[in-house]
Amino acid sequence: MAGTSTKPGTPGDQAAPGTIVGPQRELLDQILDKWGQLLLTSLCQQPRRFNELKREIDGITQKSLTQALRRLERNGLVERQVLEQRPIAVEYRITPLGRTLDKPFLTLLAWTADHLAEVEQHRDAYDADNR
Amino acid sequence: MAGTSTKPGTPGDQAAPGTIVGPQRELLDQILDKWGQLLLTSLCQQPRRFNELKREIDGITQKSLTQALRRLERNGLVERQVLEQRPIAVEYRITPLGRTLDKPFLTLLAWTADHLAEVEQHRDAYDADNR
DNA sequence: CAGCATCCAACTGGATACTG
DNA sequence: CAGTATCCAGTTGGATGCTG
Repeated sequence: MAGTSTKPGTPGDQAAPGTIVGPQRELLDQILDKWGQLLLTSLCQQPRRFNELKREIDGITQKSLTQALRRLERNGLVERQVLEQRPIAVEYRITPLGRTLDKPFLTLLAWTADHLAEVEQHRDAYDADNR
Repeated sequence: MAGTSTKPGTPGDQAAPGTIVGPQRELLDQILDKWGQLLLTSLCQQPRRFNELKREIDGITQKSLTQALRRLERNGLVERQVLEQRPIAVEYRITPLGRTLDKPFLTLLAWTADHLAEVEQHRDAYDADNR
């Protein structure tokens, strides 16, 4: 909604270049959340069954797991395969598209690894001032 | 908290390698959210005043803006400078640490740019099936 | 101008019970 | 096993009014 009228004479009113907005922002929200990231990383290793994931992720409820898996499946990052067995068995697998997230994830992981200590120092300093 | 005891013999029970958990996950949550990302990108261009940001970001409320700025400041990504003027003026600037987020952000932006169309096709297919 | 404080509606996510 | 459905407490975030 913002910046649709690119009115000249009002510089600095539009979004900055490199800003992630709109559909791209929404997409990131669907992928970068806690459970989505954990599930994708887990499934990158090997296919898993529903309850395997539930046990592995630790802390996730069945409701959240279902929702997260559906969202990933809808975006084409994860595939759902119903195995013909009794009782019923379902397998979730990463898709080639899902695998392309590996690089962005590793970049983020590297950033946190590189700067977490520094961030924590800033936090301590900030909290000390506002004590 | 999970996976602290890397017990052999229970394969698949720990978090997958590359998984972002704990303090690192929490840090990403503080930075990658909608307002945080928009603010950091904006401030990467030039310093801004409080109401400048409020006007530019478009959609953010004063409360959310204050909260987001405080959070970024606490993590050492943004600096708050009170200018000696009347009426009071406050300037927010990106820190060197904040600038190091440029590369991760660009990686994410590149990923969404590269794959958004494909994701949207998957969504359409998924929604068509479940109609 | 740059906030803080408060109220409240909407959404999120956990716990629980039930089904093919 | 792999879910769906429901209830409900806690959190989020917008709107509003006030201050130095």
